[in-house]
Amino acid sequence: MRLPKLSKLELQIMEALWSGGPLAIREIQETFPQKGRPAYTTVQTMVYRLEIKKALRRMRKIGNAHIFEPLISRDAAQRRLVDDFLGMFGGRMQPVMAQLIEAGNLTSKDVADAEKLLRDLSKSKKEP
Amino acid sequence: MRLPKLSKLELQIMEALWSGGPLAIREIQETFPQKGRPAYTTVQTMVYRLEIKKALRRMRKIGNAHIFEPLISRDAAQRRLVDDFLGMFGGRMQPVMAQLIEAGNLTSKDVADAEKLLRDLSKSKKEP
DNA sequence: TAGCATCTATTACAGTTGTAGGTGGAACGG
DNA sequence: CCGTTCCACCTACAACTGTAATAGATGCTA
Repeated sequence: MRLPKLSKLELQIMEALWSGGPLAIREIQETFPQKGRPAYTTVQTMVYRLEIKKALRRMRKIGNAHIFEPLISRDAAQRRLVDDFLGMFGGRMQPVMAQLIEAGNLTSKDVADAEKLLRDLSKSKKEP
Repeated sequence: MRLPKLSKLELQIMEALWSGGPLAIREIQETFPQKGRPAYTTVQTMVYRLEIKKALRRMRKIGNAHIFEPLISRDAAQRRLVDDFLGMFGGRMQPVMAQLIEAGNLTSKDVADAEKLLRDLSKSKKEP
């Protein structure tokens, strides 16, 4: 898999690495809120699985602890996530947007930002 | 579970019921494109599981075949889907929108529709 | 250097999802 | 009535996900 599918927990672990630089397992674990924080070995298992999926790798060692770094970018992972998500709606955007708005998840600012981004994109296509 | 989590295949089955009215298992199966159509018993298994999840129910019988109808609305199911999806992004809309747009999944029409919907919603809140 | 703390590595297990085979009974066509 | 077809039901199973325990290695501290 060039772009492995990541589960929610796996995503959270990757997020720690994306935003916190190379980390040891203990450090990753501690990025979770105390309340409901998974056990050290749970994080460990997930990290090992992410390693098998080639989503991250052991970068170096400090003491006897391995330090991990991401191998896939946040953007790539999120792209994959969005694609899968759209697949669930048969690729039709309309119900997705409607749902986002009705659920109150989408504010006018979000829409304005989207508009601007769209404009910028189409501009850069026309005038490269 | 008031709003059970539905997987992709389960969604597709519900979709058949939502858009095609009450159906028998064979009919549901035949809504899948020939290419890659799941086996009859595969659909059957999923339908039974959806029954357990109270997402659908046996409505009546024709011959010896059961006819199923949805118990949860498309809207409710999609809402749940969207919520879970946002959960993966930590609830932050911005990267989601950016991803949708950059992937070219979001057209200006989609954004325009979104705008209109937003306007309509805020209006109906102000003037109920 | 002895011991405690910390990691690594291995193993286990339950729930969900997708996939489907087998067995037996019901219905329909002649 | 009899065979063929279709369906219901049960069972199985592998991959993936979340959860964690256990055992053994290693390193730091007194």
